[in-house]
Amino acid sequence: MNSLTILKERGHRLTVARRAMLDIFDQASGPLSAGAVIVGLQKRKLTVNKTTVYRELEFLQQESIITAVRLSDTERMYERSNLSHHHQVVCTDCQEVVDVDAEVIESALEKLENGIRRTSRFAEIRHSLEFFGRCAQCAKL
Amino acid sequence: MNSLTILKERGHRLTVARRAMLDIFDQASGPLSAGAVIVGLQKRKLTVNKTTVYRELEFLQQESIITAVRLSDTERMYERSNLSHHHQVVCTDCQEVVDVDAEVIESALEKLENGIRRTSRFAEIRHSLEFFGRCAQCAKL
DNA sequence: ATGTGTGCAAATTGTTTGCATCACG
DNA sequence: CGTGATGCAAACAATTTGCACACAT
Repeated sequence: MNSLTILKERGHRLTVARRAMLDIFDQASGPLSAGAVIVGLQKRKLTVNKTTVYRELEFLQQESIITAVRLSDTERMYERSNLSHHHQVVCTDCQEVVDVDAEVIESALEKLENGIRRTSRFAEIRHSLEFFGRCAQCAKL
Repeated sequence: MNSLTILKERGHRLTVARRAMLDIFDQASGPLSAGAVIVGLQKRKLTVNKTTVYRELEFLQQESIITAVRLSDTERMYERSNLSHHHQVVCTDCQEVVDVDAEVIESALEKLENGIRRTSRFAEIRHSLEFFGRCAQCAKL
């Protein structure tokens, strides 16, 4: 069941901006910042105020449609949350993002989280793991 | 050899603000934001402009004295980089930070980085791993 | 003395808020 | 028609920049 239907069932309106943003996230090859979403909207000849974009990002996040990822130091980025939990490498020069197959360590991380839960008494533990480096292109320069 | 001496040998000046900031990072129990550093300076009766603090943070980072850690969505945080590579849990409610003994997965991460280097041709790969949850205190509320 | 480091004010960037208006269902 | 969604302007917070001046070496 697609997120459009989900949102409708939850009693939310399917506005032009909302549909477009969902579509933009579906088409995106990687995480998007608020700015990137606005550019995407402009490409579709849609004039959507940045306030609306920020509010919609917040909304979609609360509805668990998108998830925030900590890739940039200066702006927040979001991606569709359906995709199974994964990790990425970010080029520190050109910001290119490539997915990493980190399944091997997922189980190790899970065990670690259980350990933390026991020893530190923290609850609802999640993790954030990203890799940074220089892509082949930028490493040449 | 302490960082003061290192900086001197590299031909940098040891100003009051610089000494104080190094000391503040040494005394700190965890990562500090620019704001936290300013507060620390005020406690020492030192009036240091925020511009200077930001420039000094940038400088110390370039000199590899401190390292940026991605713990907050809204501000950058830094900690001394000498401490061997480690990870932490951040309480999503009160921001409390606790270190995590993640040595068990360090080797797994290293192997993964090598894999990324081979397959994606990224170079100089580093990683950032943090855990988020609710501390015992906040979980009660 | 001289060039690195500093202060101040103002600009920038990313994000949030108040309030009036609009339009989806 | 009524409430959730939107636009606009303005506020905010963190960080950055230009330029004149100061101080460590």
